Amino acid sequence: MTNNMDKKVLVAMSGGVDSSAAVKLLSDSGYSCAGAIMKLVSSEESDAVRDARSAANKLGINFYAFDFSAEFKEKVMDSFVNTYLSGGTPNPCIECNKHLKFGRFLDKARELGYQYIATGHYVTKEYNDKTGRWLLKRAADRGKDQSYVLYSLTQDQLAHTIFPAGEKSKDEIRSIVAAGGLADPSKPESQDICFIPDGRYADFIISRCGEQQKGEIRLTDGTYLGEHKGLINYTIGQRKGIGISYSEPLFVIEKNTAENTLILGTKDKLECKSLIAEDVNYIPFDSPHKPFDCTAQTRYHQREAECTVYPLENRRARVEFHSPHTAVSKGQAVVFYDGDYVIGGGTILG
RNA sequence: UGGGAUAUAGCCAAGAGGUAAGGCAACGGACUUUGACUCCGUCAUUCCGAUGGUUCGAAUCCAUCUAUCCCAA
Repeated sequence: MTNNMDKKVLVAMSGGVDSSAAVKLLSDSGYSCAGAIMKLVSSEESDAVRDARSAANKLGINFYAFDFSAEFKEKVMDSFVNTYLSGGTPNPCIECNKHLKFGRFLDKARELGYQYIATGHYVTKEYNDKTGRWLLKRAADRGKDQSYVLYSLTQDQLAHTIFPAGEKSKDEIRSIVAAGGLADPSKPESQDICFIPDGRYADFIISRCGEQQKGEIRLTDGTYLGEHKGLINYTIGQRKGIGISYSEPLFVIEKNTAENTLILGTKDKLECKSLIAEDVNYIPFDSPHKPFDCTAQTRYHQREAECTVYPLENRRARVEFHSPHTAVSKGQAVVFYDGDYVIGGGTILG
């Protein structure tokens, strides 16, 4: 415990349960902590900032508020909109982690003299003596595991980040926060896109880019079914909210941006055998020199599927599933696992 | 205005004298640091095209009307 005394950690606080508990856990372990919140959506003082500041005060630590709203707009919001406009389905949380939480925030912490940052993510890490590399693992509380959104972490980022919540269960975290009076332990899990609190992401895109063109909805066999309200409103695999009645459930099979047509089909039409990913990052090694077998997730909460990863040029990879995989969506992330270890991942190109 | 067929909730569709299945859509909720998926719940108080009739009792039988479709013209 005492050997942590000289380790200075800057904790990324959100004002919520998990990050508040992270500070408490680190302090109790002897780390020298300070807290900081990232202002992402606007540079103004928000409830979240106040909550985080309040928790920091109760914990008796220094508190910073960094204004990253410009970077957030560029790296997360703009890219979010662009991906949708090009027919994809973005995952802004992943971009934010990559560029803001483990990018700008880590840089800022270093400038201020902190060797480490910490976040409230439910994920764990482990050092491998033999390879000399840091490994990323699923959280102890598998139900809360957030390793999927952290596949892009580099060795440098992993080496300088602590995940205190990763070993705990959500219930333990809640009691820690409750005992310290740090935050409202019953505060709901964050949900929706943080910069679109009402959840109406399509309205957000429209407010920035104007009304979207309506187009045709067709069945996989070409049958005309109706009119869609703009392709940005749909994602591959979507079933609800399309407004087409049929003898059986229909899912979005394809978004044809060239013809502005939405293709629907039955569930079996969603299956595919392979995908191409870009910006692939690997964690236990720099890059594989040959294909390897592993399991993969193509969306956040999903059972893993067995597959083979074939490395390609330019940080790309082809993933071939051993059995047909359902509803692979361009823009989402594919993340590779070996048991509980994250092997890496990338953005799905199609 | 000859012959045949069908008319059940927003859509599709069971039912075949005993008091309205199911699916789709929709809506609500659970789940969730993306979008989705998934799960749970609600969805025809005797208007089952309309009007009469038979019957203890009909969406189911009969008659007429209306609408639509098909085949002949």
